[in-house]
Parts: sequence; C-alpha cells; structure tokens
Amino acid sequence: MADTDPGTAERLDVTPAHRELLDQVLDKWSLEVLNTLCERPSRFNELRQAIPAVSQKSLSATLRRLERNGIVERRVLSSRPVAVEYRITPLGKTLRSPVDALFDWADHHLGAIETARRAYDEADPTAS
Amino acid sequence: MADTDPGTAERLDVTPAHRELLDQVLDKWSLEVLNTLCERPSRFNELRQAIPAVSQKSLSATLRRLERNGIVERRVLSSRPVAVEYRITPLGKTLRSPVDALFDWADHHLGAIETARRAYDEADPTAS
DNA sequence: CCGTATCCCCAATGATACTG
DNA sequence: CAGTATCATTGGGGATACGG
Repeated sequence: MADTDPGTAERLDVTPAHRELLDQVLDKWSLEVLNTLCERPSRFNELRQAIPAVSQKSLSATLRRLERNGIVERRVLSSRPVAVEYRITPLGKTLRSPVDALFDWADHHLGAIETARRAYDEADPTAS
Repeated sequence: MADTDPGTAERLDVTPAHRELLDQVLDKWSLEVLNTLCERPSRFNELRQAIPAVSQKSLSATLRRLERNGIVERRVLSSRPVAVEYRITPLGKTLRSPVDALFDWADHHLGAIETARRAYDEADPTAS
C-alpha cells in the first residue's frame, strides 16, 4: 500500500551495485541497442544502420557490456567472411517492462515538464 | 497484449527529448536526491549529510536541474540566516512508480547478472 | 565484414576558495 | 547557511586507421 501512497514513501536502497547496473543498462546507447534487438536479431553493421548516430567504438563497447551482463548474446556464424549475430536474451527481455514504464512516465509527463522548464527559464533569464 | 509477449516487442520511440529527460532524472545523484526528498523536505546541508559522497557543486547542479524540470521545489525561508528547503513536487512523486519498477527488476535479476558476468570474465581472462 | 587500437577533445566532476 | 567561481583532472566518446 505504501508504495502507491503519494504522501509517504520508503527509502530506496541505492547500492553501488544498483548504480552500476543502471549505468550499464540505461546508458545512452544501450536503450537503443536493446530496442533494436527486441525486434529481431541483428548483425553488427545492421545495428550501426539502425542507430546511425552511434560510433563503431561505442557500439562495440555497448554490445560487450550488454553481453557481459547477460542481456544480449553474441553468436558467431562460421561463414565467409565472418558473420556475427546479436540477439536479446530472455533476461534482456525482462528489461522491457520497467523500461516501458519509464517511457510511459516520460510520455505522460513531458508536457508538464516542458511547462516547468519554461517557467523556470523565464523567471530568471539573467541566469544565462 | 504484445507488450507482455516475450516473442515480439514494439519498438520504443527513443526521441532526443526522452534521452534528455532520462539523463536529467536518472543520473548519478538525482536518484539519491529524489530518494531523500521523498522521505521529507530537506535543507541543502541536510542533503549533503544524507548523501555524503556528493560534492557541493554536483548537489547544487542536481537540485537546479530537478527544480527546472519541476521535480523538486526550492523554498526560501526568510529567517536568520537564510534557510532553504527543498521538497518533492507532485510531479516528482509520480517518478517513484517507474523508478521502483526499475529497482525491483534490478533486485530480482542481480543474481543472474552477476552469474553472467562471472561466466563472461572467466571465458576469456586474457581480455584484460 | 567485424571489430580493436590509437589519438584527441571536451564535458562532467571534484577540490578549493570565496560571497550574500 | 547556502551556495557560486575558479582551477585542475579525467575518462567517455568520436574520428581515423589498421588487424583477423
């Protein structure tokens, strides 16, 4: 009950493990990679095309990080030349639900947030 | 229905606005500040004590950012000397639900993730 | 085709000192 | 008490070039 009571809230336990996990899973490119791989398994260059703004280096680092955390699986197809396929794992799929909740929150409140920003910015334009 | 079907998933629309919002709201210190202010309104130095690892500068920047986004409210109490109180806004309280979902996910899957990490690290120790 | 290695830059952060 | 200003550091990220 308390977790839906707007008047009081229990303190979350934000451990270093939590922080690290969120940093690795919610960082700039991870969300986009997850998003793409949730649709279908993809090769490295397919991911680059699906996420044009990412550099080779960052994509590589993101994939290795997600692989290490068991969120995506890297599968080498012995063909000519080498083909590598990335796919989301069952563990990775469980991430969708909380991430969707976060995006639903953002979608629902973006208007209010932009209103707050304008009010703040106009209250003290000299702050720039 | 599709959003709970592990076999398929719709693509999230990760806009720049989404990215910016998540960056501002889920960053390193924001979560801890929100967490503390969800318990009770606090003064600046109370927050510093509640979050010992944060620097003055980062706390100040975090608070201004959250204030600008309408997540926390800054209230100056005209006493001697000046006292300033920060409190969570109704909008800020709505953040708890999706953040809690994220932490629930982390708590539930941390074991599996650490197992995956060990497997990955032991598979190729030469990578160091 | 699938990356890693290297160089470089800047934005974020902490430490410190100072002000209303 | 509640910050801002300044300085120094660093590591994340892009661009580029090269290796398996």
